[in-house]
Amino acid sequence: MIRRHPLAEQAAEELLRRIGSGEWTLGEKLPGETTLAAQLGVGRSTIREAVRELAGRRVLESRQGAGVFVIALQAAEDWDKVLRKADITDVLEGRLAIETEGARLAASRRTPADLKNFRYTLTDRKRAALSAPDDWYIEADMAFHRAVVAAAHNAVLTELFDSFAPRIRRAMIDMLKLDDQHRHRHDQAAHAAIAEAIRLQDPELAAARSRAHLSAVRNTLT
Amino acid sequence: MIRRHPLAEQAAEELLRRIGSGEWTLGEKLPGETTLAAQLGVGRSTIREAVRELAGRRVLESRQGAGVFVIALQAAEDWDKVLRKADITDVLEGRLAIETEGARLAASRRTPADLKNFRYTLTDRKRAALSAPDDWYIEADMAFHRAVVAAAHNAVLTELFDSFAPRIRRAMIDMLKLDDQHRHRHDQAAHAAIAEAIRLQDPELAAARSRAHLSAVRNTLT
DNA sequence: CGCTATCAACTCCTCAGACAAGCTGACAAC
DNA sequence: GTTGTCAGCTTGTCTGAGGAGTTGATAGCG
Repeated sequence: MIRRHPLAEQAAEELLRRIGSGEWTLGEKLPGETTLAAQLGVGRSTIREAVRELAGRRVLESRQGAGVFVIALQAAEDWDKVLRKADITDVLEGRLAIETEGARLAASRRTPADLKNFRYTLTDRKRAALSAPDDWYIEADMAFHRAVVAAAHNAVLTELFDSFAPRIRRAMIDMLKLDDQHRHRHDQAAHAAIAEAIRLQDPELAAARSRAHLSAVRNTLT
Repeated sequence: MIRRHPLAEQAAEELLRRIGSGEWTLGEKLPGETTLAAQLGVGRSTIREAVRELAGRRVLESRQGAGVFVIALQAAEDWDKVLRKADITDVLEGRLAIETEGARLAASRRTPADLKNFRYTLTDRKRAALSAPDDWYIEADMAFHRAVVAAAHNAVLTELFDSFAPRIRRAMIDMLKLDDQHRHRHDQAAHAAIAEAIRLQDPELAAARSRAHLSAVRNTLT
């Protein structure tokens, strides 16, 4: 699958490259659109679209009448991209860090609503484990794990988990395809045990059980 | 500081809003440029710039000849933004999750180079704690903590730590300003203890010491 | 019937030109 | 020194034209 990039996109890359190379530093004003257009040998509207794209990526900012300014020296590393490129074991270790800490905090902070959520997602997971197709099962599994992290009532941890979710989901699908379909579906007890530890408000136990479960998942992938 | 938004920017917001409201779902094709321009009552080039901006934000993708397609239902939450908005305690708990897990992994994976890095950053930190201005001291402190995470040899954890760093750094500056200047500078021993646990290849000890130290930092902020 | 080649209609891509709107620094007037 | 004015720059927007790629319908062929 080849893909030719439009001129505007190439121009954006070129500008980004020049910014990275230090041609213009933070806060500095770029040459005018007409000048840039002449430099790169493209039309003015093409330059405008390139600038717009970098504005969308929060690298440039244009102010009418004043000019175009650099507001970041490089595109904010796209988290999605980092995760896509990363080894799945690295991602799982990241997830392990987030989730065990989440379980630990959840044990002290869980509300009745959180407990209800555990019961709900657990029964759902049980049902899916018995009969549902892979993607349903994975969805149910993830929903429970998300509920655990959500019970920590920490926006950063929740957001982190959500950003990890797509990558994890894909990895699990691959795993189930290659692997024995039913080996991983039978750890319902392990999940219930995590929820139980949180219900009992035992942080260490919750963290330990969460760690044990995720380590097991991780080890099946090595 | 008032700021009137250009039409193209407003158009981008409007498109984003419509996507969020479900008018077009994932993978779906948007109406043509001319149609959209007529709908929003703006020129074609304005629509093009709006689309370009959303392409930069990885929400839309345009393919010549085919159309413009939705590739994400919402703008990827800018990590920086999330962290800026988040409570500092939430951020510190996130850091705690990353760093204790990092210390644990580092204990099994640390190389001689990592150990050398510990020694180097530790002496640097000691020097800075005695005499350097706040920002130097903080920089030296962060350098050591980063070295610990780096020793885990996990790209995801390292990247996470780096994305947290600016927010943590700012919080520490504030903390030192408001607080007794010298209370926090004297925990050199705690830092050395973490490094020592990693050198001894004791994962549990390394994690425990890391957790203890970061919990203490966290508690000074509540 | 099934497959392939052709092609028209549609899409986005790029350019050029025109004018509007906003900012900035210089300079005159006070 | 302060203020007002303004010329010359900047980006913002629209329009019309033609280029290039995609897609689906259709005709032709085995």
